[in-house]
Amino acid sequence: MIALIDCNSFYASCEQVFRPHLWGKPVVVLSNNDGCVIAANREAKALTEIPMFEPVFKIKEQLSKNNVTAFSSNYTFYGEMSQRVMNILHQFSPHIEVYSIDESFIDLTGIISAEPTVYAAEIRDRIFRYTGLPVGVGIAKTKVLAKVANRIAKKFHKELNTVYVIDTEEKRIKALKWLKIEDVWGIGRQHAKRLQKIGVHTAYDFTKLSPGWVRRYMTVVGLRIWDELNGRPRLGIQELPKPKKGIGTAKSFGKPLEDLSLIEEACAYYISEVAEVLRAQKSCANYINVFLHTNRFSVKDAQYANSITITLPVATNDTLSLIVAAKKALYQIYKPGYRFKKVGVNLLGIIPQEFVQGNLFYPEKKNVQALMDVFDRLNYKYGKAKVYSALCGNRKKEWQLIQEERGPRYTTRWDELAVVQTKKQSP
DNA sequence: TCTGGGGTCCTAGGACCC
DNA sequence: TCTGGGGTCCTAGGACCC
Repeated sequence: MIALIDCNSFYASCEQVFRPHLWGKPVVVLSNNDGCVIAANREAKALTEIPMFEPVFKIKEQLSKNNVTAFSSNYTFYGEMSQRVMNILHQFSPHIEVYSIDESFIDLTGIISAEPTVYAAEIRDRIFRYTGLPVGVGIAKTKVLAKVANRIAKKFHKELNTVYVIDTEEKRIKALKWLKIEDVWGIGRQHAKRLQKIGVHTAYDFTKLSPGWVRRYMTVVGLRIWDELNGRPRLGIQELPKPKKGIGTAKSFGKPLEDLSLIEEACAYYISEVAEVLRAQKSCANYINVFLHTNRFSVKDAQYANSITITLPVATNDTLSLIVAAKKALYQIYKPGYRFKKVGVNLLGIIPQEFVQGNLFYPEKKNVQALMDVFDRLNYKYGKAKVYSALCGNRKKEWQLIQEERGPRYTTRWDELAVVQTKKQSP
């Protein structure tokens, strides 16, 4: 059996943990630049139709009318809370796949002696007791079915206490007949549309299709889902995270930019971020990709978007030479006269640093690794971007994110710890 | 005025090899 | 007149996830 543990409205729940006055109140969390709603807790969802990814400016009134508290996203904080949850899960099984920031699969084969429902409840309770975060637990024979069980656990949380186990054929059929096809994990908008056209409306209908049809129109990916829904495991627990194939970052500017020199600075800054990740996994990149585009939602602005991938003479993880390469790439795609909204960089062709092939015509730079090591240690010790290349400029305010409502980083900064208020003693 | 960011996997088709 | 057969590697694009 496999269990899927998934935190409820994770970001919103994190924001509530250290703020008792918000318990039971509607809370939403906004994307970068406070642009869209990316998480809403149960109270916020119940209040009103707040569609996920709805631009904030369209529902601003609705939010304030209903006293919904909105937070800018605070990823440092969420990442650390996630770590706590995952650590607790290790107490329940040695085989765990951390699937995303807020959910994990754990393999229960040979582990549970108790009733699965009792075990699931214990997982839920311990996580809540240690972290204050509510979770749902679904247990079934395959990962896709565990997802289904988890969905049921959350949907009928009042009756089921947020845990559900699919352990009989009857329960499986009943669950699949209930689940709409577009809600099946791995079936997105496009496939759902095509399936509905041929009369497939529930997960159950889907399991009755011929494997040949599924293979033909949905590739082997669809076929795996089909098998898993039918109770045949096809997706294993991926315990060790695979090394990343690409590392990238891209962020919208706080306001549109025309000036190449400002875009260059943002680009250089993003390179510093991804190069740090690259070094942390002891790898080097062979290619670098840079892209740039205007605001596609704007009707009045002229639109332009371009992207370029260049091959580096030698695979590297040196921030300084990566910045130089990225700037060269940027010059090739930048066009004056447009209002740009976003620049992004990707490091590709990632290989372990000990496999780097030298280049006869580009002699190795001396002491680069040592320099980067000093960068990383200083920034680790004294905080993000304490030391950086001058190419990142000093005008960050011009392009950086807007985050007006970010809460304290309760768990990672001494100066932002939660304060417990005590009554003043009268003299 | 204001619309997120970071990923994975699969396939088809082109370019190339002997 | 007749123009093969068996491969690999790479990339763009599409679909999906949180």
